[in-house]
Amino acid sequence: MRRFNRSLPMTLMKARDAVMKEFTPHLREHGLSTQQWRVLRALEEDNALDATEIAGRCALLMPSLTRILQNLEGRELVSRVPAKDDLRRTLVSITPEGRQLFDIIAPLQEARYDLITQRFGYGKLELLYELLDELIDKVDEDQSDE
Amino acid sequence: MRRFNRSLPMTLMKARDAVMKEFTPHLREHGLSTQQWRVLRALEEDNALDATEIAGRCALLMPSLTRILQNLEGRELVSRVPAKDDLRRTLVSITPEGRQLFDIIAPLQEARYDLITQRFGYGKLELLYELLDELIDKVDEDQSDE
DNA sequence: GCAATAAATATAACGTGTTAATTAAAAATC
DNA sequence: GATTTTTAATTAACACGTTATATTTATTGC
Repeated sequence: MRRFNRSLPMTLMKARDAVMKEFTPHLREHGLSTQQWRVLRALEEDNALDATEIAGRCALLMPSLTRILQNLEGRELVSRVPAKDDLRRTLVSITPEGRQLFDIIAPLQEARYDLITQRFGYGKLELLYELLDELIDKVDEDQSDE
Repeated sequence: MRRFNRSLPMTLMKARDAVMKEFTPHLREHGLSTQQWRVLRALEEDNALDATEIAGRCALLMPSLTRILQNLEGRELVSRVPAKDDLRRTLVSITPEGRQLFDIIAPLQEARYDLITQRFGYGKLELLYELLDELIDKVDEDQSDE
């Protein structure tokens, strides 16, 4: 049996933890989870998205997103309105308060990225992205032979 | 602002999801979560570990592990006995039933790894491990300058 | 030896991950 | 145009992630 420390999922998880480690506390200071932050980022980039679109961009499942949006709406960081042309859809927007919070946190995130880029090296980071994208792509192919 | 699809944590998470995607259902068929499976794997490799050691090897926090061990003990897949020389510690062992379940699932996991290795390439997989280990290492260094 | 401190584990509380089931609106079928 | 089928979002239920707190046993310092 392959040794336990050669587990790809665990290595990926640890890498993610290491990358996030010094950033998450900044979020907590403002009462945000990493998932809530992902949603705010997505809305800051493109406002007025429906829930399904947000779930896709943020890699969240709908039940999680429902709770996250309820939470953020309660704190008036986002607002929701039913889409006029399709009442099943809800269009979500970031509020001025949400944008204000985003503007406080975003520079901290950028600083973290800069530090990681500097320590790990730009070239290696690009290579890592390439490998991960290729891994995701190849592994996600039709699995009918399994 | 960096584009949202160039988020390292999200890319790492998606890679992990892609790798696990076709394996998790096998676990679910036997009522196991991925975390419960990690614990069984660790105990199959080295039996009679204390909780702190398991938490370290499985990258789990103690509160999560407590619940997991209670669950696995209730299903008689592991057993717990206080350590004779230190009553604070609990030594956890995999039971014959646990080992039996392990033996059913382990080949499925190996098959999954083989498929990924074949699709992605052995060399690239090794390179990816190296990069991830180095990323974890460099990013975990003393962060006093941040 | 005994009080203070540290360490191992457990509990509490809240948010998220995940699968299944539900509700309401739109689209498709007839 | 009424019925069936799809789709978007929510709810339910249970396990995990995370921080803080509590409990019990070892260890340290006096």
